Amino acid sequence: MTHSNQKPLSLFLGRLLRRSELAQAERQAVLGLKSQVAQVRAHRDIVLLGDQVNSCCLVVDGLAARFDQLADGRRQLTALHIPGDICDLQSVVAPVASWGIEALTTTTVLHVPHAELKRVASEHPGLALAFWRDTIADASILAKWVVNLGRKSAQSRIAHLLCEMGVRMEQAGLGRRAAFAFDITQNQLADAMGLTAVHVNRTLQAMRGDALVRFAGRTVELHDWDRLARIAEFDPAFLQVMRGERELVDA
Amino acid sequence: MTHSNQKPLSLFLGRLLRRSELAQAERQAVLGLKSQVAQVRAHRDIVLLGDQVNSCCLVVDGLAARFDQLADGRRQLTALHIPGDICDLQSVVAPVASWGIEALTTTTVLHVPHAELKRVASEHPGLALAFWRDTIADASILAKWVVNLGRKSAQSRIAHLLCEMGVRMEQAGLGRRAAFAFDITQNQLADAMGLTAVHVNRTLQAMRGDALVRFAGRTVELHDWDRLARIAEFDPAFLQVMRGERELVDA
DNA sequence: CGTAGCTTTGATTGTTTTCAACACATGTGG
DNA sequence: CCACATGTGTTGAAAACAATCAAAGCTACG
Repeated sequence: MTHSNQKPLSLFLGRLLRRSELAQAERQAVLGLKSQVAQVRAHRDIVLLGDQVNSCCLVVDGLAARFDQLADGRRQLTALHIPGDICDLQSVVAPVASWGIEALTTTTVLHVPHAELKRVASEHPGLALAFWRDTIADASILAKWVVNLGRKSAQSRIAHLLCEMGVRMEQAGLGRRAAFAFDITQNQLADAMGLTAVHVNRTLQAMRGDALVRFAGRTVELHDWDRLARIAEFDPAFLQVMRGERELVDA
Repeated sequence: MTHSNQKPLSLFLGRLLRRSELAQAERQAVLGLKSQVAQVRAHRDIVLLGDQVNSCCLVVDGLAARFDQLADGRRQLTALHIPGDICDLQSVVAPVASWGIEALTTTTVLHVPHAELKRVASEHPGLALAFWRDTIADASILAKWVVNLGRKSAQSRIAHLLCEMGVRMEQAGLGRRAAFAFDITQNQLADAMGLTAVHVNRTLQAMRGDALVRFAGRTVELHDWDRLARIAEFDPAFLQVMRGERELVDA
């Protein structure tokens, strides 16, 4: 059933507010978006590669990933999405998907129809701008991934991803950067980093032995943030969050 | 001096029209953008890494690239830009650059002030949408680069880039996909593909011996498009051009 | 408690990098 | 017009990094 889901939508609103200032009416428009909840089990595809979609996926709980796939079935993840993220906001204006979306863990998503998003964007130009900015933030991460895949060692890549996720989780209010929920298999990690699962395994072992990282249950702990950031050459600027004025919302 | 440069701007308008329908008034607004011409010699940086900019770079002639850089100076290109492209449209709403722009060949650029772009975007919501779509098209290429860097061999990567550039040049009316101007050094190619110049050299030799590619002066010739596309697993869908309805402009 | 998926291990192979050197073209100033 | 510097393309040998293949433990879940 399609109806208003204020609590999950306030997560998304929070994400928008980290990068754009929105008037009260605009905030209400976001919270009033009609949408539909769904649960997806781990390892299932939420959007199939090449699907034509008419709604966006807002992650409410869990972890999702955008991916592309080669002819032989090998996958490359192109983005990780945490609660509050819309995985495919770009599909609103470019509905021919050349990607797929996969649930990495059991994930709750909100399907928000394109029609709803188009409506609020045209009624509130400030929202159109905020959506544009949101897309740009995703693209900025994508550009950083290109650098990591193109020029960094396995260890540096993994370190960078961990730093990225730590800061994002912290910003989203979902944990501390030094310890946060990150329930990902080494296979999935390999698909994100352009490596094999075996090599990810050995690299993680080395990092663990070096007291840099520990996966504990569904959580990851970063024991030495500074050293990890140095190995990763991590500079959070690319995450494009407005400093200071992080207004939070209580819906 | 800042003034109207209709001819170069019509290149950009053409690019917008390949993905968005624009009313007459919106087209005129684009052509009327105030801007400033500049020439940059090959290998010079147009925008320094981390610069705060207040204008966008529209490529009029030549070849430019967006890049990021590691601490040791090694570069990774994250996008190639041909005439008609705006290298950093995203900077309009995210002016803190976490990237640089480099002239690969001697390049003519048009500096279009953010203020101008913001003005036309707010006066014409259709343009704001077209800008968003343009950003998304760039991001879609970026996602494809992630896949190439993460999961493909040197030869497949290079083949994919050549196919991508061929189709883009053809769409922009700047050549045929099988033969187009591409005046890039093997060093620059290496920076784009996440390889070393030495390995690019050897890979190109193999492809040349295989009658796939030939660099002749400042142009490249793709002698067997189908085979090249197969090696690259190239599917042009990610370039997100509206099929058929490619309206052209005469300014 | 059995099973499927995940992590770990070892041995081997293959791709790509690194380092060093040389050939070749291009453009510049004397 | 030549001498020279610089950047670009090319080659070879060695080393490093990551992939591949195969198999064995481990864990979580039904």
